Amino acid sequence: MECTNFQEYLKSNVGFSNSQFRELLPYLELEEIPKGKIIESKVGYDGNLFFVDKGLLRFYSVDVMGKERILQFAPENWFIGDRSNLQAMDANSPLYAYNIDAIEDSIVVRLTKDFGEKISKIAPQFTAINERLLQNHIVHLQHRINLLIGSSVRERYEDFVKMYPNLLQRVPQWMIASYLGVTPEGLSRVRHNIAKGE
Amino acid sequence: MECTNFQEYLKSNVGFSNSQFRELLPYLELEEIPKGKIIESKVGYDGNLFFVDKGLLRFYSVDVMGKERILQFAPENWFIGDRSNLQAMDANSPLYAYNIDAIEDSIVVRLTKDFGEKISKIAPQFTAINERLLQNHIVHLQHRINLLIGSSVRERYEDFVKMYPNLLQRVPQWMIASYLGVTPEGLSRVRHNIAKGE
DNA sequence: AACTGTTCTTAACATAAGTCAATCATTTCC
DNA sequence: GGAAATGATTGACTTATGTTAAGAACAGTT
Repeated sequence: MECTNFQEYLKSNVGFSNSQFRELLPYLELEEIPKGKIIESKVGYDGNLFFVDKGLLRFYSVDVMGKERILQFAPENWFIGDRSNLQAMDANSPLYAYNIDAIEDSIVVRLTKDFGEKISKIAPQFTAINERLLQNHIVHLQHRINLLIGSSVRERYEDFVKMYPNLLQRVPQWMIASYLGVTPEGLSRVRHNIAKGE
Repeated sequence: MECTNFQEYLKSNVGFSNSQFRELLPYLELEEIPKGKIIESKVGYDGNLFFVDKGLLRFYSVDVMGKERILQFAPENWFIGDRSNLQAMDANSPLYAYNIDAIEDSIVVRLTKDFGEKISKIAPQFTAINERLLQNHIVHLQHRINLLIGSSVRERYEDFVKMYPNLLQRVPQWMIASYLGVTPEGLSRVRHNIAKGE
């Protein structure tokens, strides 16, 4: 099992050389996630962050009624993870269980705390890049909130199509509906209107 | 004009001593923002991040129809800023202009790039703390998205009341409505139902 | 105190989206 | 290949929320 995409990512974004990557290799935990399988979070690792080397994952919550709400899709070269540390998950709010599972057969790199410390030593510029990554994520989430609080389902769907045309092919429609905050029937109707109305 | 809250914040969260803070002082830009005034973003500073030392600010977008959508409130000891760098604001998406203005007379600390570099030298642990801060922000935004895509206005309002009971007193209701993604009339109705239905 | 502009509430009505149920299409699995 | 599960569409009906408009409460100003 290889992680060519991760190596490529580090090369082009962090400026990793092949030898630097070889130095990092022992700290990498690769995991194969077959379609439908939930990634188990390991206790002791804070954060449980993953790099998707191949495939497609989703991050979602399940409420008390069993309804799923999809918070994020992660295709190749994306990071995904439940960032809520245990401290935040106090006894008062066991309202939502967050899960990550595979929409397609996937391969992920598990990024442990050890890994974070190691890579910062090998390539100190990683810290700054990581910060930029987090900032981008925040901008991205804000954009989504902006649409959710002020735009119609149709606008949100059209934004999704523009932003992730490739996911459109790979993600079942009912999951896109969940991501957009609409029922599958609702999204179907919106698509119908777009098709005939234009 | 002083920034006692910021000093206190650095002391308790970053472990700053008074002398360390004195070393940092020359790099701090304090600004007084009277109620209603928009913070001008300065070109050349990337990010325009602020620490709210006193008062209350809001971060919001304005769409083509002139409608405001409130993305964040920031009372004392919170950070607020437009993190979208110019690169992300490309010509294809001049859809939303983001603004920050003051809901109450406020005092903010403008955190420039210079400041970031300086503080990292004075207190290296700041980097890690900053990362945790960003992570928390992400968790927070995810929680909000979770509510927006799957909960009713009533549930969102009750969550807001639980999370920010103090803001309830300080923020006009129509702004809370905007934050929750509902019209002022809609929120008024929901509050009415809560009052009589319980 | 009267004036002006906000903010909040209330009501009647309109509409987008949810729910339920049936049908059809597609994939998966013996 | 057929059966069974899953996914998408469509229609009838319901409901939550938006829209418009009016008035009430309140704040700030002269």
